Amino acid sequence: MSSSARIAVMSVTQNRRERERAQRHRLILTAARELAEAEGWEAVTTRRLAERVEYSQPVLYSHFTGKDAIVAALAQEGFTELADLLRTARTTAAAGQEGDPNSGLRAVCRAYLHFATAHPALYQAMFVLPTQLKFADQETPTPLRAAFDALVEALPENTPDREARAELLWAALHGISALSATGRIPPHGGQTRLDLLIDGIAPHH
Amino acid sequence: MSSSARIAVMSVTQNRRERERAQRHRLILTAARELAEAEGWEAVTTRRLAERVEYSQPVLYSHFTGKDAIVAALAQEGFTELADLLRTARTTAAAGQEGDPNSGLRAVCRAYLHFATAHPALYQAMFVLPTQLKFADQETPTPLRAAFDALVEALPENTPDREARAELLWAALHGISALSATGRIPPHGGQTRLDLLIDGIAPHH
DNA sequence: TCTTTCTTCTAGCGATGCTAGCCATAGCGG
DNA sequence: CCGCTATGGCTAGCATCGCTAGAAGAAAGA
Repeated sequence: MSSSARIAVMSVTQNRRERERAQRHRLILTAARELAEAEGWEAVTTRRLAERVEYSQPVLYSHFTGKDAIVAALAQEGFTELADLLRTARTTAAAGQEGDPNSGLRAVCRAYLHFATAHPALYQAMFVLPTQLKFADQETPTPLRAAFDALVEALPENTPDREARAELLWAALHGISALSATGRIPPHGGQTRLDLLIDGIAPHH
Repeated sequence: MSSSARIAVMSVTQNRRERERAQRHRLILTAARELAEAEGWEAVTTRRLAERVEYSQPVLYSHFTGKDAIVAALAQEGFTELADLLRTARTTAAAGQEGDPNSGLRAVCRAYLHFATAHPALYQAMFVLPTQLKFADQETPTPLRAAFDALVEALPENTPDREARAELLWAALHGISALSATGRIPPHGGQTRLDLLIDGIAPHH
């Protein structure tokens, strides 16, 4: 009976261990993110990461199946952050100036571009690093779906081809982010590009 | 005197050697490209590449300063290929149906997207792999400049903000290519997206 | 034929992601 | 309070990576 009780209630020390484990889990993730953001992903090696969290390498593998899993987890978090940012950008913009019918769309675009330039390493983990996260249709991770939905809702509700337009919008935003992150597009003129994008994507012809 | 003659005319065997060297140069590049296209860039290691060209690894370093230089050279070639493709797409489309004012633009977009999906590894080398090619302003490699110009010329000559529009067009095309290459955008509906893009980017409001 | 020069290869270095197996410590039953 | 067990962490090592030094080879000239 005592054994079944142990299983049922989970001893208090076990409880504490689990909590510590969760803390270490977070520690690894934030360390990886900081390191990547500070010196780029090529500087994030398992050894340096282990040194940074003050444990040996194998403990990383008791939390994640491998390095890929770490960046995948970080990418997931990035998607939820982005989704939140886009949502609040839209709602706060909607509260503000009522005159511009595209103010929400513009705010969302700006928020997206700002996110990409403010956290380049995280953005890279989300969009360019090799990952085996399943996207598109079928079992899309919900955070990604949420981010996309935030983009869809930036377009007026009765927009024709609303989903396709949102996909195109996403593609354009990602293209701008990716090309300017690698210096393939001039940094100046971003405002003009954004105006053109909003003007082209908003449904009014 | 004979020594100066040697320097001046370059002995015939020296000439032959140089030719063979050039052949091997090409051999390395095409082998790398084939390997990357067949199994992805992570499969392109210096050892496998050396084995494939039937030489030892160090000969690679007598042709290129390192692995990065090989993918950079390939990327350069990719840009000239892409520029050619876009140019011919525009001119042949201009010869055809005169009714559609956007036929040239549409042909160029289609050519771009086709290039990206037909040679994913090459496209990756050009746009996503870490490279220290200098882009944007100041000493842009001419092939890249040529490709961008082809995109600019796909827009009518009197287009307002023609350059900025071309940059946005490029960003959108790249975004579509990148997101669909990693399965982040559904493969179906590409036609709708393309129509929306052309409609949005062409100057008519 | 001998020598010199240029080319190519073998072998190895440091660093990577990842793992097997030992060791210590913490928690349990008596 | 003590000894056993079992869990968690670490040391050490593997295979592979990009890259290079120095030996070995071949080809050219004397």
